[in-house]
Amino acid sequence: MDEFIARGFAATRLDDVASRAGVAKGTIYLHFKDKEALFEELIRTAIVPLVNRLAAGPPSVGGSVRDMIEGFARTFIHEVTTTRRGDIVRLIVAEGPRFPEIADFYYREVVSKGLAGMRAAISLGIARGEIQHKELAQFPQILIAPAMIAVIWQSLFSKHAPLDAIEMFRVHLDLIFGERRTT
Amino acid sequence: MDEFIARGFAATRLDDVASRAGVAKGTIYLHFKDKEALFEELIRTAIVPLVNRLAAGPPSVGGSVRDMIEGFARTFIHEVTTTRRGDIVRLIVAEGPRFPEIADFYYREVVSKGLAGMRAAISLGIARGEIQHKELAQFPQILIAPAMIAVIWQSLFSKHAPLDAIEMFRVHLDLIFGERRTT
Amino acid sequence: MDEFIARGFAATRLDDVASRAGVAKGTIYLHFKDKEALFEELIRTAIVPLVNRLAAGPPSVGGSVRDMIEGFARTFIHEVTTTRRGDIVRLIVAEGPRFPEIADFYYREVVSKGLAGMRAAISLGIARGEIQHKELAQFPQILIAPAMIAVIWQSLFSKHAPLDAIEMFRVHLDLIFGERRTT
Amino acid sequence: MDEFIARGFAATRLDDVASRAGVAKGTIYLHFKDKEALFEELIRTAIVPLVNRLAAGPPSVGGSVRDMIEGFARTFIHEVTTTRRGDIVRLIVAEGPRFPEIADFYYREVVSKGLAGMRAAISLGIARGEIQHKELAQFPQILIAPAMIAVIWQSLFSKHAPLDAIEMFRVHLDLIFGERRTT
DNA sequence: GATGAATGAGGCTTCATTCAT
DNA sequence: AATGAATGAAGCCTCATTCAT
Repeated sequence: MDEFIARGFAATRLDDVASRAGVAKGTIYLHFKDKEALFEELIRTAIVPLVNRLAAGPPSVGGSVRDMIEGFARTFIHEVTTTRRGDIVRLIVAEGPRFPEIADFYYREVVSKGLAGMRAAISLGIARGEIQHKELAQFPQILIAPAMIAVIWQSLFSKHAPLDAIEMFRVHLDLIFGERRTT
Repeated sequence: MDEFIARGFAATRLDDVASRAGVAKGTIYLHFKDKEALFEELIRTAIVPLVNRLAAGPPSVGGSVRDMIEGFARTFIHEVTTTRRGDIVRLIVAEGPRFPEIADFYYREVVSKGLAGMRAAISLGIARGEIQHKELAQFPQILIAPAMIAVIWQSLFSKHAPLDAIEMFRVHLDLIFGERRTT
Repeated sequence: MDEFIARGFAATRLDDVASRAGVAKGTIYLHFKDKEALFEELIRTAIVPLVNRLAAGPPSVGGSVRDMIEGFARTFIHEVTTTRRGDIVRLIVAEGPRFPEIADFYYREVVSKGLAGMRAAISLGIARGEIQHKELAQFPQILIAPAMIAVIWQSLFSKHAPLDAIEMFRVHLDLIFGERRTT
Repeated sequence: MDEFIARGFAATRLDDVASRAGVAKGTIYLHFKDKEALFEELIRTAIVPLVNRLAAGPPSVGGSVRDMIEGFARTFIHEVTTTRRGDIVRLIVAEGPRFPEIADFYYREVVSKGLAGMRAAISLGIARGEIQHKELAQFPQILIAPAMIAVIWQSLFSKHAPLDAIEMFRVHLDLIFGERRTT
């Protein structure tokens, strides 16, 4: 996975994958049909933790919807900036067009579930009066857009201009939930 | 450029590039040192129109700031969804880590300028009272985040769930400028 | 053996040999030094039945020489067309130049003995007046040539033009023994 | 061709083919799709001379049928023993089952034409009273069987027992045409 | 004795790069 | 300046062989 993240699919050599994995080149072929299968399975298994993150995400319905989303976003951003989860997302963006199955799988397992969760949270926020903009429910993508931008920013531009992703997301939530509260 | 967009840097063959360009393979080497130089120059020249877009962007100071931004965003989204400008952005995201120079160039020529423009527009909006959230000026990224998401969405997930980018951006502007107006 | 016949020496995989034999791949190396040794031993043991056929061939000295040869040829052709004995012969022809030891062994165990037997039978036929062409004793290969041709024909051209090997051989014997008799 | 003859298809290395041809390995792929295509085309082109031999074969209808066949056989045997035409035949026997197209092509271009020629010659011989055994017309294979055997013999057993192919064929013709004449 | 996972040498094939024309 | 045939390094993949269990 590290090799694929660092070089992309085509430029990754199985020699390097093997030696980093501490096995011989041929051993890879005992487990994966070819380089494509290896890549797809790695991405697939890398996506699972993302799913788990989401599944474990919106449990605390006790607090406000904003608390819930903010807590989730904080976890998400933390995960994405400290682990290489973010690079996996970037990798999917990069190789998706050439591996439609991966993009499909990612959509099915992560995106659609995540969006459904966001949509439910937004609806709840609207019902409780926390969110004024009713149309937001139609575009839950807006909710996580800054988090996604942050992921891409970190891997491309952080050396030019560091970005405080969590603070940015807080400001973004201010737009959505109106008055900012102490955090 | 079409070849690089469709396959990424490593998987693109100069054979295909040459035949699509209608020249012999060797001719490429009369103009570019090697494949990397070709790629970097192509991206570089592809970025120029984006810069021009930005430069031509904030002229009409006559209307409201929202009008200005909305007009700009409409042009941007139109550009990005109907031309392959969006794919170039995706390509930069994909190959950026392996071509830091490209990422640098893109940051310098597009991102920093675009952000500066956004920041100026936001400040103007705040000064005029159109924008309530003063902190938005610190994170102009939030302003274009949905447009970026739309770009990625189109190339990865549009077949699963089409996204009305312009409408999404309008909703997003509602969040920023408060009450929605007739558009 | 089936694998070697179907694919030839080089293209045969020990994986397939092992799984067809119902043992693990490593087990092969408990019995044979390497792939070559396996091949040579298999051919060697496959040749033995051919030798036995020959040994059991010319017992019935009661009848005419033609009866003897015809009986033998009938058995031979039957063997060769219904079992894969013929394919072994083809395999030897195919791999002989790269496995001179096999060709030598085959010559020693089958060809030379067979020719000697043929030569003896021909001499007997000449002595008894059944065979007119005395020079045939110098070229016993002529006697079995049609049978060999039939072997090759079956594996290469039978789908284009089926060949009645036994009938062909009978006609061949007519040439040698003169007038044809009821069969 | 020499490499394929010496080693068979599977064991032949394109490295060796290339260096013997005096080109680089990659050059092969400018002319042939892959190793199989190379092999098939080589065999195909090697078969053409055999066809030409046959076409040029039975011209002198002036003499007896035996003269015609004997002249043809002499040419054939000479070709086969002094050039590597014989090895090509052996190669077809060896690889035919794995390259059915080659076997088909060989049957179509050489075998069927050759047999037709033989059959015509035999019929002529019967009509002229030179050949007594009318049934021979049904099995023209018998006519060339010794020549084929000679081909195989030369490449496998000549070091054990040299074979005078031409003399053998003469004896064979004696069987067919009856009384032997001065040659 | 049997296993089968692991090895790594070796072969096929691709493709960026060169260069004689 | 343009060509495109030729090159050969490099990478994917196979499979004979080994060896710890």
